[in-house]
Amino acid sequence: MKLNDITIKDIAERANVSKSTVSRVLNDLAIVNPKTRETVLEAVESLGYQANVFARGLASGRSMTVGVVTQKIGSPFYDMMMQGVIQGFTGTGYSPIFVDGQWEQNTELDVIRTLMGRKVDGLILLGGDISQKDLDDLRDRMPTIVVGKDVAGWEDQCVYVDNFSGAYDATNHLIEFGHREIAIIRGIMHHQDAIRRFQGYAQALSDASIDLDPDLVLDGNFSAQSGILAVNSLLMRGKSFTAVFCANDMVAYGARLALQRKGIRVPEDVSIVGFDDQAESSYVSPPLTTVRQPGVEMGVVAAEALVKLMQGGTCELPVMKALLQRRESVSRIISP
Amino acid sequence: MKLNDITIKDIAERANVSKSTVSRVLNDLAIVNPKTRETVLEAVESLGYQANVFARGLASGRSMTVGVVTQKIGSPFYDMMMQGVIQGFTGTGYSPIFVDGQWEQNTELDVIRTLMGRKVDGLILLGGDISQKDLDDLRDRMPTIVVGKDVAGWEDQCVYVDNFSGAYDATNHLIEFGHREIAIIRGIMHHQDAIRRFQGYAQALSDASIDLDPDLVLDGNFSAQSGILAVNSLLMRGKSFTAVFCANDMVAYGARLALQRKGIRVPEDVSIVGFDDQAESSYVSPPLTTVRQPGVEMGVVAAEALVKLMQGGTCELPVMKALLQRRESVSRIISP
DNA sequence: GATGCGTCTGCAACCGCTTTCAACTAAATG
DNA sequence: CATTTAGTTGAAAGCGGTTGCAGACGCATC
Repeated sequence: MKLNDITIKDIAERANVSKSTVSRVLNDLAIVNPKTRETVLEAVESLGYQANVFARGLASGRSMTVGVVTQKIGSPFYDMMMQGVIQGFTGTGYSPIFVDGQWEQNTELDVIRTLMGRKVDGLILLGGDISQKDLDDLRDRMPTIVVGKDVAGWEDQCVYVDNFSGAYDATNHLIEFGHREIAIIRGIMHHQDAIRRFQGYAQALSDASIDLDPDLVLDGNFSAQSGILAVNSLLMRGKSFTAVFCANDMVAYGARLALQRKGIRVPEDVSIVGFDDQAESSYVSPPLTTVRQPGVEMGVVAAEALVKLMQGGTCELPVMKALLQRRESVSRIISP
Repeated sequence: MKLNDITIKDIAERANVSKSTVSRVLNDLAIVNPKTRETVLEAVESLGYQANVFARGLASGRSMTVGVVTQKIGSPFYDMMMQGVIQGFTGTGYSPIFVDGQWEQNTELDVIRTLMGRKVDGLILLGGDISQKDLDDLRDRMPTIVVGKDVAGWEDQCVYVDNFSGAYDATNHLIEFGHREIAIIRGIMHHQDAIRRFQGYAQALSDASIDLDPDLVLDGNFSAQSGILAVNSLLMRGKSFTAVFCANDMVAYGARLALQRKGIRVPEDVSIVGFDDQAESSYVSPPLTTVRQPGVEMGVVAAEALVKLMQGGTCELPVMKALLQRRESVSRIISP
């Protein structure tokens, strides 16, 4: 570990060249005599030189940092994406700087402003609530990738999973196992994910000629607590159901607990499926059948795409597949 | 949302003063005529001026960013601390930039170097493995706070929880409930936390005049999988035990699952206690008795302390208490 | 009225790097 | 041998702030 009070000038002197030349070999954006180049590199090495980012940023206008707006550090799915983003940027020379939008539109705009103040070269938005207009404005201003939701007109700057088909598959799985009274605990309904998942659920029912029973549709907010509340209200209303499709895994945990508290067994009496496949879901009791979102990959893909974008290229982003993980929280209904 | 191609010069012209004056009111480090001040502020406001961090950084030497080294984004406990850190810095003018050490000493040194290259004004290390010597070096170079472990000689730059007494309390809780054959699944034993927790466990046993049975001491690595493995090996050896104290909650989940697979009920047949109290633990089955680490608070405290440190002050850091959360994974042993 | 002393402000020199532009060298061409 | 030409290089002008220093001004003091 070395401290760096060494500037480009020191290198220049040491290598007997001008600052310009040093800068050139460091950024190799012009032809430099291989021998000179060697000398400079040696000087850099032996002095342990590291360029001052401020000076570089000021002069070049590029900061080599990118802003990443997450919604809630500590939320399993967003954390996976963050991991992916970090992974995707390692070795590219860009450093991500993370800020938290706290699921709040104004906070989000604020932190983006801060980020722009820090002159980030690009932006990755993980989820988020800001309006299409603001989004469009943003895109005009700097390379931006949105992760975890699809935005109209942003086809090539968006990486998201196909929530619809994920939910469809999950619901269909329940149907195939003989379930017909399938409740759903939805997420926050102004979130796109929540809407798409609900649509997938509805479509699967409809395709199986099962009427969607509004009494089986509960609203939640992606928290375990909301899963508990939803199940309790379902139970209180005396509504009969054999399965619950949950907005995400946390909700599923809550739902399972609420059921157990009433002496209802999972999956013997009621089946449950979640969404996300967070790390714990393989180990809870019973191991949770859920839809796996490839969070880490999404992060990686987003980072790589942004790098391309920042370098003036374009990119084509795949729609990520959400895959059903069959575990043990769903059981077959024996038709009477 | 406004773009900022506006420089201090624009403000100066608009307000009919010199750049210096603008700079002065912006940093208020000299007396400026209230009226002039007002004019400048107005200009700033109406033009939506935001200082260029590079220019400022270059000129002043301060970057107003701090580096935060975490070990693994996505790991519940570290995430909590990150949240806390973000929270602690909001409104201070400093932005944290997060990097991931990946639980790897060399990676960790690398990322710290990167951070120093970015001229961070201070450093927060969440956990980490780097040697005391490197740590001491680091401290000489810049304000540093270590979170999640206690380092000799760093009493006032360390925020950590009392793992020993947390583990002691947890073990003691089991003992009070009549358990005498208490297994432990330890963490990675070159981690301080793991060591301290084991010591707490051992002490509690000893204070209750229970001999520590080496056969009941299993090694794990903080993962759910290692919990499964440990329990299986315990079972295979036919060792009798009525309780398991786990290195953390993930291990506890794994342990619970492994027991269930063998038809052993928790808590009726075997009691379990974890460590961390991650979000899911209240909702798993049975809700997990565990030791709560105040991760968020630790992050906040660390951030606040670092700010003080960077401003040339000193700080006194409290040892955080780890509190036992009694839930339902521990049952009383009816003495025969 | 000259002097002294705060108060407030502008000038200009950096901070360390990038980047244009011109210049210089040596080899290639006519 | 004069003239291109391509390959290299250095000087210098910024980039947008901060900050030491000197100067201008108003006012009390002598």
